[in-house]
Amino acid sequence: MFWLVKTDPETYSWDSLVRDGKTVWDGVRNFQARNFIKAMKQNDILLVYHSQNDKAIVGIAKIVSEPFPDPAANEPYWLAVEIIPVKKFLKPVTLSQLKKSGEFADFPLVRQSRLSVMPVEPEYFKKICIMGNIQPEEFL
DNA sequence: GCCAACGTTGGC
DNA sequence: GCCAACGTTGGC
Repeated sequence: MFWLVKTDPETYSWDSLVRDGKTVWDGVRNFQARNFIKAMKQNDILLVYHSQNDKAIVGIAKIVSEPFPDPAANEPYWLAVEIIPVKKFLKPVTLSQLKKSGEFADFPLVRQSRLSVMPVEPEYFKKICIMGNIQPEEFL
């Protein structure tokens, strides 16, 4: 499956992920987003989106663990996964590009701007890769 | 900096 | 259980 996760690059960016090599994607405190994490599986593919100043999809990452209780949470029901960087978009795919193309009208990133974890339809994943000059085949 | 969209909290 | 008040996120 394909997913998209958001991060404010001022807090934790794609470059931070590359520097760390691997990270625990934690801190999600929204039930809808939590439920998506719950459905994640090892080896699922992630698009990493920079909110705020960038507003662009900047890279592809991979989930390397099953979901587990978020170690940073006070409550037991919040979940996290471990992820590793896979490929950087040489040309980030911006939110405005997605909106302008008109083909992403029901993509949660466009429709529900505050959701921080969301599933990505394979067709959308392909289109986004192509817009970012990346061959999608190796991830399908 | 503003505001829309949500989520949460607390009074009733 | 409803809703007003408030806080947060994120796009513009």
